[in-house]
Amino acid sequence: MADGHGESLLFLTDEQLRQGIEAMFFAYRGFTADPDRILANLTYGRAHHRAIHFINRAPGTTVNNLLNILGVTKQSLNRVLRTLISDGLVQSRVGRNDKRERHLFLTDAGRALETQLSDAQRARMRSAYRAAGPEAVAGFRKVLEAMMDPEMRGSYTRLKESGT
Amino acid sequence: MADGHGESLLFLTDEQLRQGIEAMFFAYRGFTADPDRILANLTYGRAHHRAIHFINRAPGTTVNNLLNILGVTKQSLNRVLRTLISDGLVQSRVGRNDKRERHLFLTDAGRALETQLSDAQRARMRSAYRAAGPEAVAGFRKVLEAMMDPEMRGSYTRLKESGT
DNA sequence: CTTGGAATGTCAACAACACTGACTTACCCT
DNA sequence: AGGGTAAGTCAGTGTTGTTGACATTCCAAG
Repeated sequence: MADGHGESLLFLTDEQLRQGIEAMFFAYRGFTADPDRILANLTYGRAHHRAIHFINRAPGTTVNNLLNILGVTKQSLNRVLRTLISDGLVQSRVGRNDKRERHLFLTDAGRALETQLSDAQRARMRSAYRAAGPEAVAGFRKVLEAMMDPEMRGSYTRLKESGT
Repeated sequence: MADGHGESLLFLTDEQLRQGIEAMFFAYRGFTADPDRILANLTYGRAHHRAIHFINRAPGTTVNNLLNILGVTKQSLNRVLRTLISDGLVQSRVGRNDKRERHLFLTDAGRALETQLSDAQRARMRSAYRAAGPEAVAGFRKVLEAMMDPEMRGSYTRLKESGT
């Protein structure tokens, strides 16, 4: 039905898709489990982790930019940022060109927590990657990219390219 | 690219792992976006979706079994089940062998909602699978399985095998 | 120079979803 | 009869998300 060649389309059956859905569900639980354990002892939650992750990833990012990446309301992000700033993990600097904007940076303490969190998360990722092998990892990335909403794929690609 | 000792290990660099982490984050957002939109108009949330999904997947499952799969407290699950039962989407039957147990089933209305939700989710999954191709899908599944906690991998495998 | 709009921040109220802890009811099994 | 299991419930709490309303600051266009 698709392109007519003899390749089996069995991987597109409802049963295969359902298994993929369940795999995403269970895997995401594992994906967040280690950082969640660390954060549980700190009054922080997943939202704080996400903010810290992306501020570390793109230092000096504006609040608005972070808002678009995280996909939450400014009120929700602001609550998180306020605690991170008052706890001395994040620094907010008024923009030079546009003084309305606030540019966000991790402090040394913030970077220390970021390292702790991402070390834990990367350890699981590394072990999964190693167990699955490079070809599987390439396929993993390919499917995930195809699953994103287009705007999110844009944010993702921009981050990816700025990192190399 | 491949070094003298066989496979390149470049896919295990911190930068590659970080990209994988961000891919998981953005893809999971897409993964839940379509069902979330449907549920938003119905007083229901993601927790209801998960309960409906797994009751449909394993009809007659007990509350305890569902608890283990979902990894939440019974109070949290009970709140969700109570609304689903009183709204006539789920039916709870006292066990025949063990009358302490409650076996859970979807009603016709429950099945209708399940179909609506999983059609939406499968559509995105199917489009991602089709775009990525069968080999990528195999790798995707392999990495996700390796990322799960062992107990979750057990639940996942049991469900997977009961479905074929 | 005034004014409109953008970016940010703040306050208040609320809902969904998770948690802990304590307790009850019903039941199985030894 | 008693111990342990399955389920349900009540009360309290915390994180994260939402709307809506409003203030401040500032750039830029008229």
